[in-house]
Amino acid sequence: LTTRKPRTRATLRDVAQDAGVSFSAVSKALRAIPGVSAAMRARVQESAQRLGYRPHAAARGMRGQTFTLGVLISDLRNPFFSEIFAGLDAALASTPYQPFFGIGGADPATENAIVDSMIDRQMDGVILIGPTIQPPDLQQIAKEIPTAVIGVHLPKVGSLDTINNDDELGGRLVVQHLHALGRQRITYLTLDPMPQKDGVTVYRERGYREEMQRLGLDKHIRILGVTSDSEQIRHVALSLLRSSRPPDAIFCWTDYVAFEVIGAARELGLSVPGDVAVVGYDNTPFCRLPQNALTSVDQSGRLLGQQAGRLLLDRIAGRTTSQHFVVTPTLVARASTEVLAPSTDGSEASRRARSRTARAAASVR
Amino acid sequence: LTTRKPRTRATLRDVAQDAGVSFSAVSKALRAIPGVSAAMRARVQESAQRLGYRPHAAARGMRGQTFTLGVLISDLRNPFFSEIFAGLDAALASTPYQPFFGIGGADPATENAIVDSMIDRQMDGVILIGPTIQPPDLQQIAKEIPTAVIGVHLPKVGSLDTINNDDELGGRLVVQHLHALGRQRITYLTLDPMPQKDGVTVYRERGYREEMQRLGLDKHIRILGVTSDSEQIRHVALSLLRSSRPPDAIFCWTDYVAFEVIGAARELGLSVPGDVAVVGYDNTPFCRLPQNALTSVDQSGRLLGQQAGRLLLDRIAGRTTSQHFVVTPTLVARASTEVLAPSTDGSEASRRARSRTARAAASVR
DNA sequence: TTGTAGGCGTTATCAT
DNA sequence: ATGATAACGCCTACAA
Repeated sequence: LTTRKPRTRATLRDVAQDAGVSFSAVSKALRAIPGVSAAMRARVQESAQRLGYRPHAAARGMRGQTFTLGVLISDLRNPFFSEIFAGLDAALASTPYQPFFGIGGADPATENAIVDSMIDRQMDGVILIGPTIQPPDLQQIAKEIPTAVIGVHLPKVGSLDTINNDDELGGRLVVQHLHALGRQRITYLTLDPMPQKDGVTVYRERGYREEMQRLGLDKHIRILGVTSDSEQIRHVALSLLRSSRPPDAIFCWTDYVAFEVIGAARELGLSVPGDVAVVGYDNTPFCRLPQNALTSVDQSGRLLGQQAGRLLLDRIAGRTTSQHFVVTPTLVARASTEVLAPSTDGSEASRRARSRTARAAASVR
Repeated sequence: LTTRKPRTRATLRDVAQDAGVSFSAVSKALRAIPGVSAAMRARVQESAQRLGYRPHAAARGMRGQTFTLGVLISDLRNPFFSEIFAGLDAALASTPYQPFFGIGGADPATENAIVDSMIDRQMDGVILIGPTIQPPDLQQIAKEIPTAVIGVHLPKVGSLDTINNDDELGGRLVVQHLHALGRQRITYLTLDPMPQKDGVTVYRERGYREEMQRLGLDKHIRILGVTSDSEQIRHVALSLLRSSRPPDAIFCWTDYVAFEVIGAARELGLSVPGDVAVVGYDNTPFCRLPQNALTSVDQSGRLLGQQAGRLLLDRIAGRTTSQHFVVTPTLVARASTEVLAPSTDGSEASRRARSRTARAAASVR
């Protein structure tokens, strides 16, 4: 049980008086800056401790850093975010930086306003997760504040860092997996309207499209758009499944869309994967549940978050060249695409697809 | 398509120079404070606009408000939070206040540290959602910063505002519903270790316990603890369902626990609700999906969030007496407790339980 | 109605 | 190694 010590909002001057030294000495001592004796440091720290001194962030902000990072989340619905957070948290542990999260409405205007408010507050850097803000504006932001972007592919842009999984490969993996199981009429459900032309769904679509062509399934290529509204997704799924020539597999741009599709299939009395196979993306926790048993692409959100944190700190520390980090995704097969033998230990009836055990490896372009 | 205007970080002085007036006139003009001519205000605003002036938050923070609110989220897993956010967002729209979110590890030490970092940053107020921070520390926090707490029942505490649904009634509603359907061996799955003795799960448990007694089901009272780890939940659910005398209904403290229970039942080849009925809490979006069709208690997160925002703004504006807001929950019946006739319009096979149509009404104690 | 003088708590620079 | 001093940008008196 921790107990809060009643904090008195002591200032540097208070500590200085208590320790009997000048306040500028305190400033140096507390930041462990060279040019201060060990004895003084000890005395000062003792006083600071006892008085419950904490630096005044606004005052700091006037002179330099605030040790505050802003993280923009566009789509709160997507539980994938919590994995990214875990990685970010790990990257920031044992640093003085504190992340604060702004939640956007998945439209550029709102998101721009939130980023502005982060800049106004003199945050030291921002991480944008799946923003709908367009590349020109992203570059503009990067001019004003160190910026890392997750979920937009901008390998050519030099002013900011990007962190992504290889979405094109992800799309390919899904088609390969389904094709190996004998599926042909594979439909892709993408996000529409698209947040950006360099966004992840576009790359997934490209991987899907090219792999379909490579496997000679050109004529089965079919792409439908869904929003993030669950009723709308359900309606699209229902009409797709009820159409005269329904697909035998549906690849969904993210897991929660796939859950809706499974729901729609069930509503129509169709069997998954008997009548239709379903694949998601992100491998979020609910994929594991037997009622979903959703085959999904794991893009190691934890690693994405961690790298975003690291790259941002690097950049704040002075790096000016840009880095573009790409993680290799893995397909996790579950019963929504093939019926698997129950595993012996009684745990989850799923396993990593053998043929693609490539661990989430990283490459820096 | 919005385009960012290249911001030059102009200061009050820059605007003053540009407009040919003193900088204090600018300060007043921009904040629409009486004592400034309309002509000047117009001139100043024009200049400010053109120069892309934005107030420097740190400098403001040194003198007074930062117009920043801190929101502490303890359990990121719970999608219920996104509803709360929607309400908060509504309450804050058209105010100059910007919320920033800190994410805690569901332990008091981390959460205290995050709140400290909010105080350090001179935020104007904090909203704590389901904190594990204990009441004494909560009161300590409230002494330092205007505070609103969601998800902890502290009707006696005068220094902060609380916003809750009536969890005890929620527990009762569930037992009544199940009893009316002929269930008797109703087990409650609570969160363990408990975040606090005044936390929501404790109140739900009390409602459960008292209603069970009232209905003469004393001997069927059974309470088990689960953590927030999905594997652990699954194991508890499996062993409960496999026990010699399994329950005929399981009431889960929150929806995602219920989803695990449904998964466990399915894993064992049991029918829901045939062999066991399942009820959740929060009525999160995935309850609706046919593969879950989860009966759940709706506590109107949107309203909770909106009230939290309003009460906090009130308090920042000067109110010193405390308010404790309680929302009446509603039970939403779905197929996890009773088999419902498919609705005619083809939409969700569920409906509000007729007998308890009490809309989410509010009362201030 | 407008302008001027402090001061908020830091950090950085410059003397000692 | 230590201490004094000048910013940083804004807001609130108070003076013109």
